[in-house]
Amino acid sequence: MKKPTINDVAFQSGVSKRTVSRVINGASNVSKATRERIQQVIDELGFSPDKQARGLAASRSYLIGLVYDNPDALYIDQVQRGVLEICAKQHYELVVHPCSYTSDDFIEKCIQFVSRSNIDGLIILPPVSESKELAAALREKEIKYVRMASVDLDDHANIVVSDDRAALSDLAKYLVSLGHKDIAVISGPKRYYSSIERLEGFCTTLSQLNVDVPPHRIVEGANSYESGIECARELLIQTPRPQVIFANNDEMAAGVLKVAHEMGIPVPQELSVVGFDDNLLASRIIPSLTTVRRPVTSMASLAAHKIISMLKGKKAEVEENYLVKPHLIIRESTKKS
Amino acid sequence: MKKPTINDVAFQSGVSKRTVSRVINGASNVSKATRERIQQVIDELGFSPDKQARGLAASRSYLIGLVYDNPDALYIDQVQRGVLEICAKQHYELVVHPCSYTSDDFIEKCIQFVSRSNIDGLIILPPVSESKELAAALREKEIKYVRMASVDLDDHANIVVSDDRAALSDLAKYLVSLGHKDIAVISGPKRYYSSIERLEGFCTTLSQLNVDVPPHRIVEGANSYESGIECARELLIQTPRPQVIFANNDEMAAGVLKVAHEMGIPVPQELSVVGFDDNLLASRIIPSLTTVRRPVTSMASLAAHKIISMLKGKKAEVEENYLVKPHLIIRESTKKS
DNA sequence: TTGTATGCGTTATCAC
DNA sequence: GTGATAACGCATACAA
Repeated sequence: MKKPTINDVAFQSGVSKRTVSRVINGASNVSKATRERIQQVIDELGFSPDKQARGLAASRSYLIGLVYDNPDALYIDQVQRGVLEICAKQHYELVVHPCSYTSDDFIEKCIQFVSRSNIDGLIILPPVSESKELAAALREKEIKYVRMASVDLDDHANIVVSDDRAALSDLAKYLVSLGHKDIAVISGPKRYYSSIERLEGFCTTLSQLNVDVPPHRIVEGANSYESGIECARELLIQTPRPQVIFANNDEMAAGVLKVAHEMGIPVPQELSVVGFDDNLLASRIIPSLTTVRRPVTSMASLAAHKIISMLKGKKAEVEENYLVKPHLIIRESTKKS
Repeated sequence: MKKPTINDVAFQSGVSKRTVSRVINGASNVSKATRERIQQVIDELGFSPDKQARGLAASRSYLIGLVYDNPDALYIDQVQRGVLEICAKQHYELVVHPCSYTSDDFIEKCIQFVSRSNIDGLIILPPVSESKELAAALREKEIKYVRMASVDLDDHANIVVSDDRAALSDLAKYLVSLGHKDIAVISGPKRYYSSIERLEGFCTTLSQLNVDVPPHRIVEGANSYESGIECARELLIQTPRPQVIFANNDEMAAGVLKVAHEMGIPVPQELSVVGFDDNLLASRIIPSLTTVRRPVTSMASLAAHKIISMLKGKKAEVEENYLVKPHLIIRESTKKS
């Protein structure tokens, strides 16, 4: 009742294990007859090659690592599902590795993680994915990786980018089409490329439409609910009040709604609010939130597809396909001026 | 510049690799002198044993699997962090495996998952953890597992239980202390033990306090936001209206708030609302939600601790410790009658 | 097209 | 206490 091995298959089909190995790995130089015979025995026995032995012999583990540092939990879940859908088909498994992006030794820790478990390749989520240093270290160690990011900051083979700039441009057009002229922004931390991309994509298009966002209408948040509250207070005590606040994520937008509620400012009647992410909150909160949704799951599938292709040496195949565009979700928190 | 192996260590320290192996695995029969010498070489070389080779030889993978079916994403994230904290210390890795609890072959898939990757042990989350069939199958295959659940339905070595019944009893006392006498419930699906536990824990204590919950005040939801909306409508058109609605999770409680808002019923002035989970929503929504919080991360750590202890053969050590108690989080959505 | 022999890095069985 | 040597299950250079 033990797990059948390649030897069992070889014995049952009356060939050498070398030939069985060829069938397992889809080598071409096996006669159709023997291939079919062996395949049948494999099916009968329910044989599947042992990952560890296989890995040891070929120095691969069939393990893909997922590196992240505390983005919104929903984001991670969507990513995992996207990645796993592809992994399952290709007989890879997913090993998760949260890390502390801000700590000094996080790069070292990631490398250790890879070498400890012989991880074949890495998928890296934002904001960790923005680290040049990590990418450089991985390259040096010849560790394959794919980054998920909001900016095109690597070879197209090694990255999946969501075009936040374009999405924010769309948002700007939408808000102007509603008649708004006085627009404020709670940006993300400026040390993140993603924050800059969104801010610039937004403001650039606005100014093309002759809407200016003066400096006092732009405050920098920390992407947390609490910082959303702080920044909202800062903006909403200004006279005149802005007509619109765009926050870099839904968490902060929720903070804006909270403050507006406290100050008795009706949303969207006197203030329109927009977030980014379309997380769980966005549709549940009252009023529900107009926001921007990235196609996270399909981005993750794409990333998995790319990394596995790289592992199989089909690099060229996936080089072109790397860009996805988020889209606007219009709900109750925005209204004509 | 290659990764050092046990042979390198053996050569450098002038002993056989068998002895090095003894040191690595903390065997007792090595003289203190040689042990220290070898340890020093290990440190110098930065040697760490290869998981694959180790696994192949000892038939262990140092991989722990996490099985779940789509609970709230935040829950999964908390679990992963709790588990990984322990895993990291013990040099285990975590492999995630979402599955479809309702599909016929999910048990088979789980078993395959374990055998494909030589997973050493499984941590199973609710609601999958409530499956007797899965547990039975794992036992038969002698696969180690720990279930996380709301009901004590296995050997204490194999389970971590949150005492939802006790927590709901506390909630009942709290609501009665506020002076409420007309209380309604949106339960979870009755096919889940957890739903039953919460419902019974709640109603039993209420009736001990002379508060009765008549059948028409109890409706069965599906734990989703949408079903929360439906059930809330059903309850809130009744005359007289209930003073309190307890929903089996925060998602459904959010649905209740939505309906109350639509119907112009002020919360908590005319209706108190309580959820369960303390998910992200609970603190962000307006009014913020009184709810029950399970110590998910520490439950997960405990589960990881238990499974690793089992793998190391220290079963007895962790048998007693299995029960944790959720506690009430009082926020804005409840008020004296 | 198929088979033989060797190695991957560890643990485990013995004997010394 | 310590050390040869054989597994573990597979992949792969090299033959045939």
